[in-house]
Amino acid sequence: MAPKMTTSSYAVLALLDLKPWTGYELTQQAQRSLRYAWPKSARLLYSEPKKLVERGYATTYKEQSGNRSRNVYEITSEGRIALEEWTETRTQPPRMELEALLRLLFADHGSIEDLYRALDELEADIGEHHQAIVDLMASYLDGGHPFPHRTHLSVLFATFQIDMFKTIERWIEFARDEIAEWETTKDLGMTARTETLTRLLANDQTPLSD
Amino acid sequence: MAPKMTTSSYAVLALLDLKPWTGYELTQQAQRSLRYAWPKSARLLYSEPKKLVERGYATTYKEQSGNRSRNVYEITSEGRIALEEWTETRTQPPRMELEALLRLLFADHGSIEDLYRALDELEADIGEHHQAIVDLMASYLDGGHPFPHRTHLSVLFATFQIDMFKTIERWIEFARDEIAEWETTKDLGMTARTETLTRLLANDQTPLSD
DNA sequence: TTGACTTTACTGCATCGTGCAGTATATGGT
DNA sequence: ACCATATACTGCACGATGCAGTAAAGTCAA
Repeated sequence: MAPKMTTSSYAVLALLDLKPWTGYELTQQAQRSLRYAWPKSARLLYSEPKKLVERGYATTYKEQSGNRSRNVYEITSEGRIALEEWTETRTQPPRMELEALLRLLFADHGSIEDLYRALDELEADIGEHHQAIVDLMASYLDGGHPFPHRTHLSVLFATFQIDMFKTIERWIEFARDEIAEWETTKDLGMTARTETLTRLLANDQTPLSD
Repeated sequence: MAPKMTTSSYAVLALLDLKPWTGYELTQQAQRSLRYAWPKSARLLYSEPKKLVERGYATTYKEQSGNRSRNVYEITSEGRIALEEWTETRTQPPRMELEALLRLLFADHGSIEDLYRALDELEADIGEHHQAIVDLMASYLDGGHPFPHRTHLSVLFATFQIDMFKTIERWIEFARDEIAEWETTKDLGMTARTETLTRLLANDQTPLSD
């Protein structure tokens, strides 16, 4: 039986359409460019191209360099057709895992310090990604895009990322100010501040975005 | 061997600390309240409380109603201690799967219509969640929170959600305007508009958030 | 030039998590 | 009385991850 095509399979196939890659290069490239839209483990990125070969969507050969070999994968014309067909299929709903937010929801099991720390860790992770994308944009102006004809897509994508990261960073600031008013994480319930905030939210407004 | 405690285990344990739940109720509650921070399948939500019982963090009994039985789970004092210890551990980095963004990145394999459709689908999914949270806030003002002493946490969490959803919706509008200027998805590269946008982003600004 | 450390370049395996099918009772409406 | 829908799960196949293990190539310093 031909292996099932998952979204990850199409992601790898789309990369192969840009140029042939080795398995290792695919793991690196997926870390750099796909991570923000479709974060997948290196292990999977090594397995996917093999499935594509089985399906006839890619071919492979071993490249020798000294005593060392690596697998190079190349897309086939069947693979290109499969990619085009993919664009017509239904998109999966978004899915966001934010453990820091889970810890906020259940912050009453720990101290205020624990909650601050969860926010700090979120801020550090987001800040790293944020900086990486800003640097990437500077490199597009400077050295250019590795696949120049695709710049319009990468930049529109980056707009999303930076927008999102800024929103999260602004919320973290707001959350810290809010928590600074608490002397405990527990049993505060509907305080005056929280009620004001709830009214705003019930009206589809937020203290930050409007 | 005692089963390993995952973040999902602690999420369920935290729910059990609010009140005893049946397996089915846990799946419903996780859909309603945890979904936005920690989306997990119903299947997992049925398995987790069993592991908690094995660990001694919960007890279980079968409740009979007629010819029908259901498993009720209750937290133990060991479970409460484990929860407190969890708040001191390191938070996992965020992880966002947005297939719509992946399709934007590789939009040059399909038509402009395909790309608009991916954006429409994202907008529909986000819009649904957005509305659900706004309604939830209205219900807090109206009937109140099911666990009133935790309102301050839920509302701060909701601020994050609504903020995020608004950001995504605004970006979708922007992306549509941008794409409206294209006659094709392919090979546009660094257009004048894209260059302006890249300069903005490289300066850590976006056309939306500032 | 030898040794230590990092990077490249993977594979196998155990385990985690998801989707789906299947089973069976209860409930509300026509 | 019948049908749809909600309740209340379990088993199983398979997808995805993490980690350990293997091994060659590059790099820098004593």
